[in-house]
Amino acid sequence: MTYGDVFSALGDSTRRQVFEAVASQPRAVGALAAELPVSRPAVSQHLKVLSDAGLVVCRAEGTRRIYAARPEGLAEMRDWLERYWSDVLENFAAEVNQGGRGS
Amino acid sequence: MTYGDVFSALGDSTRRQVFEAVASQPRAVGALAAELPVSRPAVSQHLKVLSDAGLVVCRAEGTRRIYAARPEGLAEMRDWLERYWSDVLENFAAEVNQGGRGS
DNA sequence: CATCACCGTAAGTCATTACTTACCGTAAGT
DNA sequence: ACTTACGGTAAGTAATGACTTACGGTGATG
Repeated sequence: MTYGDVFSALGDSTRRQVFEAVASQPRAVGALAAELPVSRPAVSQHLKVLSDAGLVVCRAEGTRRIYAARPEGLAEMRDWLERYWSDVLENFAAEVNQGGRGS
Repeated sequence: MTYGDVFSALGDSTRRQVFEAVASQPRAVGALAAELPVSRPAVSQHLKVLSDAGLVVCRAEGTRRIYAARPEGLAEMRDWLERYWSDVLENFAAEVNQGGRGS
């Protein structure tokens, strides 16, 4: 539920693919597994992590479970981003004036 | 340099702490290690990952290396966020109307 | 009631990786 | 030149976690 959980959840590549698929269009677990290079249980486990992080919700439709992305999850990340964005901008401007370089 | 690298880099808790410290104020490696619960080499390794992801840059000052956060890194994440934000919003609104629930 | 489709969970395995200590190079100070 | 401060890299270890197969449970269909 914290932004740490959100970052941790989206840190994994496969899990981010699961979220992206669900975000662009709500889908059932089986449909997700068919589009991804991992097994269906793996997708289920990823969805659990995403759910614990508050990034997705699910709705039962017969035996199928339709997962959808949850705005509040992304909002946590957006808040974090705004928290540091201005600081980074001004500090970076100051660094450039002192000869900062990549790596 | 891709958004995948950015998410992967910020997915680790300790590494995110390193970035947050550097983002709020540029610092030397030793100073970072003093504030964090890990050794100095660990901080160096985290900084390398952050650097490869385009999230930080460094500047030499004597034998010390001052690291600063790089706006373009965060920008990649912000772009990704904007990419999915609207989709998630409208899909979620539709889900709520069909009885979507958490987990 | 039997069968089928769909999915979550358990258990176990294997790869990733975060961390440590040890070492080496470089720049400044005496 | 010697010493000290600072930090990157190598090597090894331990723990995290992503994935698989196997199983059980629930809802729809005949």
